[in-house]
Amino acid sequence: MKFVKRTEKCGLLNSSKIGDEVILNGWVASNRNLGGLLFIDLRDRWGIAQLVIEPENFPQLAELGRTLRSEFVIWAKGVVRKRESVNTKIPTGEVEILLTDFGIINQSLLPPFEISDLTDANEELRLKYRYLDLRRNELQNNLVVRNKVYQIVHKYFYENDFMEIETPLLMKSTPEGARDFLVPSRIYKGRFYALPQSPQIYKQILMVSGFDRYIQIAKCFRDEDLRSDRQPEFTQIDCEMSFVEQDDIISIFENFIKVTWKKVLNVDLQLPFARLSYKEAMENYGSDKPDTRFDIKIKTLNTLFQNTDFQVFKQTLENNGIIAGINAKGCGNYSRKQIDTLTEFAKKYGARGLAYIKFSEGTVTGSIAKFLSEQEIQDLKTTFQVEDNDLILFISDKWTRTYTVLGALRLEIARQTGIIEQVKNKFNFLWVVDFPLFEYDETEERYVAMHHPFTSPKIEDIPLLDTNPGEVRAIAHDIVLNGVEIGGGSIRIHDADLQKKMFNLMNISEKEAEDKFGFLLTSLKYGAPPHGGIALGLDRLTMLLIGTDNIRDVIAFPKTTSGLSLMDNAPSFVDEKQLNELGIAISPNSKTM
RNA sequence: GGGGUCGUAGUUCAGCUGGUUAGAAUGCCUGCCUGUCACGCAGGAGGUCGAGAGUUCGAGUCUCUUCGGCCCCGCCA
Repeated sequence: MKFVKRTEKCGLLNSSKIGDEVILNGWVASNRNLGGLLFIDLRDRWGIAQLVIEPENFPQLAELGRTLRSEFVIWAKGVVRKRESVNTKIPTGEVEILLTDFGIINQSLLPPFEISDLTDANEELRLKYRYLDLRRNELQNNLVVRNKVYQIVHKYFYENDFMEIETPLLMKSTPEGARDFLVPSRIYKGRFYALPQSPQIYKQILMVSGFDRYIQIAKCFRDEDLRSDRQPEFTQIDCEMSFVEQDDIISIFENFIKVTWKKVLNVDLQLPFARLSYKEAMENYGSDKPDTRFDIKIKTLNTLFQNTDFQVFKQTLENNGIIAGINAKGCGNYSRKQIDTLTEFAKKYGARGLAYIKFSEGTVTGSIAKFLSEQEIQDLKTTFQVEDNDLILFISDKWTRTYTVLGALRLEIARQTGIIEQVKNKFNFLWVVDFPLFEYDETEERYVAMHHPFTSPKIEDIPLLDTNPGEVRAIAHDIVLNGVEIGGGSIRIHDADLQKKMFNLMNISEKEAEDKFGFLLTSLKYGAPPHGGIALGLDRLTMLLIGTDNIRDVIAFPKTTSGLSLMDNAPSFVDEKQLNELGIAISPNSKTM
């Protein structure tokens, strides 16, 4: 299959080439045979060019042209000329190539779906034939944006004196955090490497080594269940800096985001981004990654209901819980069925029930209307700035659950009322800071690190470590865009004794800490500088830049939500011989089909 | 681990309370056509109804099991 090498790219042809003889290479996107005239759309990475065959003058070309089918690969030689009828829909629409010669380089089977912008083939099929799906404009563009982000990262951080350093993919398995992917060692049977959940420990050690400013576009692996925005392997823009405070990290990354948004979208962002404490974020938006593009806010109502006769609320107050609510504006006409659906929605997030009142044509109705005093109703009207046809939703439960459920309801109401659609072009960046250092794990009955075990407590909270660990705040920072967490980091502990104390508080024994993290603890004793960093999710960043909510749209070869690769059928069984070499036997009952 | 939803020509879908030969659009194939660009016109081919079992005189339709896609809860420092 000989081919004649191109002199031009299809998508870059324009009227400046008129009169030139050119050679193109590409895929047949479509062909239109008008009998006395044949048109062929030829596609490459840069776009589409129209080829013309005139059977009257080139009968043998026409004969070959009639055998062309979609996705055949061809070379085509001809002269660029102005079209008789211009196509304004494509960049090359002013010109066409009158063919003087061409050849078929490779044929193609009939593709299982049409390679076009309009394709509506389902994702399962598109994932199986990923190489065909990737020929489509949309996915090509997504990877173009992703590539732009790579280039901006390399340039921006290089110019700011960061060093790119690769860290191992085969590392030691560590407890805490996500489940590791394990890689068996052949040489040391029974031992395993782990794929990194992130290069966290290595980058801290690089700080001890004196590299001062590290950046890496790093692959990370977490063996947990997937979602539309989560893949088992994903990419982080991973950073660590020495001799810095939180504000230094924040400012470097705010500016990185600003540069990226300017270069990719030509959007000017205002710096600095807003900052919310974890407490503010939870109590106002019911989330540690609040979507602040719209105004619905949660109101805490413990004071308002301090003298309530409503037993459910009364009990919540007695149990030191929280009563809070949101105003679903304009939803006062919701039917019983719609409210039931909202209740079911709330229950998914752990709510035991959903109380509500409706304000409609001057009357107050709803599940708890009859339990409320006139004064309470007046106060609610003021608190929520109630207008006619508003719906107030109440949750009363423990602090976290109350706010989390209302946070979910807040987003659901915004979706149902079309508010999300209205604000979809806004970019509301913000930082969430002052996270709790620990959260209490009910099942394990111990404190676990909210961020990770190397996060430094706020200096002024260190005394609380001994008295009330749950109250200690971390020097941690998450960056959030439109309700999506796009990155997070912290100032790390650079003192071996404090680090030991942290493990201690998390009920990790001295022996285990030494066994699992000893190398880090030891390194901290050899002159560790104060350091901290952050990692941004490159996949999610790209998703937000192109406006998709499907992470598979920004990854060339993604897995399904059940962790399968439909193109190559990974994971797969392996030969008995391979297992023997590794000293691994599969237990009889654990084998899946 | 749990919940929801979907699976029918190559593709996207329709198929009612179970009832003749499972339809449409598009794609594909053949022929005609000199300015198309979602070309047009005429004709044609194309189905293990995801798989397995069951109920029934009869199953695309009902039941159970199972496989797979998507979405969500748990999980994901």
